Amino acid sequence: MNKNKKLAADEQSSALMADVARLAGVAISTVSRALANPGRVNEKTRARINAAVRQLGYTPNAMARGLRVGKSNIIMIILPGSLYYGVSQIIPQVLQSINKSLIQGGYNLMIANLDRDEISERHILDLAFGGNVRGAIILSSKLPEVDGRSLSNSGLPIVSMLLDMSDAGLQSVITNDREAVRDVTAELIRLGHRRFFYLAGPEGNYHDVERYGGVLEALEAAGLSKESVHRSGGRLDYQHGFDIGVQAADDFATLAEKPTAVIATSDDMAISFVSRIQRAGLSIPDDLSVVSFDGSPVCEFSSPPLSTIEQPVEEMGRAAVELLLDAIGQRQNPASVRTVVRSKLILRESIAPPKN
Amino acid sequence: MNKNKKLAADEQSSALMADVARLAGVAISTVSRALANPGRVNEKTRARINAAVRQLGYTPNAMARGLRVGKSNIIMIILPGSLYYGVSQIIPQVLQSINKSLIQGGYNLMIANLDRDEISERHILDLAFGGNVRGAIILSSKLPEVDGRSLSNSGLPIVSMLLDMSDAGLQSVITNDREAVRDVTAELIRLGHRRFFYLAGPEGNYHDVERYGGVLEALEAAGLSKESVHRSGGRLDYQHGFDIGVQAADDFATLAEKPTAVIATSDDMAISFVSRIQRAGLSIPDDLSVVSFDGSPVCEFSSPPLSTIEQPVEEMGRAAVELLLDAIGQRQNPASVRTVVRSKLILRESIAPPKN
DNA sequence: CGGTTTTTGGCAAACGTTTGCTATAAACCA
DNA sequence: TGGTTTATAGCAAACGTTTGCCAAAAACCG
Repeated sequence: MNKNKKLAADEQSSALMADVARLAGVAISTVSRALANPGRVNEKTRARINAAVRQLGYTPNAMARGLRVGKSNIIMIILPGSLYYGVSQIIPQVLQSINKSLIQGGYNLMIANLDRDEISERHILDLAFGGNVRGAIILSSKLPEVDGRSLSNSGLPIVSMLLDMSDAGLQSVITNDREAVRDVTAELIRLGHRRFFYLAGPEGNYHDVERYGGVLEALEAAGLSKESVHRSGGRLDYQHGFDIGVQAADDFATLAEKPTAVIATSDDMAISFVSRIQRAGLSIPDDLSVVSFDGSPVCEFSSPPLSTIEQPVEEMGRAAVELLLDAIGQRQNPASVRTVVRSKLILRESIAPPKN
Repeated sequence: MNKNKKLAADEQSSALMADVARLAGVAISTVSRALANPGRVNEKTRARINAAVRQLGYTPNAMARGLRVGKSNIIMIILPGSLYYGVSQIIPQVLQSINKSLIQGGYNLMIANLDRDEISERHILDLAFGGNVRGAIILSSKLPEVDGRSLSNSGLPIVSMLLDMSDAGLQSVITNDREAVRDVTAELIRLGHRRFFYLAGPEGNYHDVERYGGVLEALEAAGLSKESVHRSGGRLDYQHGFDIGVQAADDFATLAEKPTAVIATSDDMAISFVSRIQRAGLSIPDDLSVVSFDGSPVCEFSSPPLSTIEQPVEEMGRAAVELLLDAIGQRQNPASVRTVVRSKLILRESIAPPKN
């Protein structure tokens, strides 16, 4: 049967450019040009060649081509750690968006890593220096570097996403974390809230710095002191959002003077926090307003529906790919190395004026 | 500065095997053997070569190697559509698990998305026939096939995951959907439930057939008629789980005689359904028991915590990779072409005996 | 119609590895 | 010590493309 198939579709797998050339009665080079270059070969010849290609089921060998032209069409994405946390689909969404844009541009997406241990670092660098990949999108603040080799001088075009690494000379596509949190905090203040509870990501993390900064800015603008906000967490990574929320609920219980509004820096935190808080008998938003960060669709179906700051992941992915492909196309675009895509606050029932 | 760097780390990017050979004072072939083969070269020579490699920051060119040996070390994963649905982390988890196993085996993971359009089919086939990839893991019931080329006769080792495609001759790693749903339904019957509400995936879909089949088997075993279960949905894909749940809630409202137990075939469906049902004043599990499918971590933080059938994604991923690498290693393993990994029912407070 | 330009096609040399075969050196044995 | 085996290293030919350069043919021009 395999043999039949082969006869039917003519040599399926192993057809070479030479076979096509022979069948079409031309030289190999002509086939090559017919397939790649636009107007370098006679229309009639091209038609013959195309027919031969179809008849043989010929597909050019990507590695041979890549070797010859010294370029691959693979883009790698460097991830900070786990691909998924609780409900937040940020990373998958990013992957999806990037992959879509890349494919449209004729590129392929490869996942470089999952962890950031030395093995992975080495792996990433092998990919980069081995001519395997053509560019990289990085979602981590740490540039791989191990015994002398560093991603930053691999010569590879790199775009950072989610994190602002323009200081490190990387083009960065980010969202306006600080501003968004500032605005929502201001809104809470406007509603009458004066005491806040902030669920933090890991201390020193770019996102946490920005988001907490946003809170402080809003407080200051309203003439409130820094002490108006209680900061909870700060040790665990965003991947452990559920745990952060659970611990924060315990933390909340110990507070003598309860805050009236909660700013969670991920949906996961908010969800587990709310779950625990409700179990403890508090009501949202009557006793406590809650807003979180990420924009997971599931927030619509929490009880109550959760206000959240939606990250424009799709758009950021598109932008990152565009920048990367520009950079690959040599057009050293001198434009700003920081692209900011605005996030969007989704207001739902988890926010209300404080009771008294 | 770039120049400095280069001098410091010696030629970073463009070091060739020839450079290493020259620096170590040996022939190119010796370097090649030193890097790959185990005991083919003298220890002393090998040490000199390794030193040279480090000094030059040499990384072998993957494409040249791939071209020469006629193999790549890239595995592609073919995804059915969207990378993510509501809260279900199935696909990301699969990706994570597969990638981890692959990297350990020295392979890389490339993402190939199988949308319904011809473009992506062609794209996948180009990947397969272009010598780009070494094997594939497919999470779709549709094998790409366009004008004569078909993935099934690409000669590529393929393993199917999540879906049983052993009929199509593919090794398949699946979970015991039918059995799991049968068991949980039986448990609900044991608790006293007699009328069921089933939230369906797309009609004809492998998972839906299996899961619904499981329900029917349990009913039959208990001597209950098929009419004991009301089937809701069946038009939308699992990606639209939230919508399915919402529509099902409407559907539920129209029923004269209310079921007392709900079997949702994804966590998304369950979550949005529960949200709507609760808003309508019903209480879970007092008025209605709910169990769902997928095992998303967030289920623990729903109110009430949701019982769910956890898919053993991690283990399935590992198994799939293992099978694939076995197949690549030529050892035509004649073992069963169907590997079943058992899922796990997580019982939480959303299930109780019916009220009356 | 001869000369000049333009189009088109072919030859062969890359690209950076791996590997079969061969050559040398070392080790062993009688 | 001479002959035989064994370890080690090198030569050169692949792998399947692309592309610079040249030749032939066609088209154009005066």
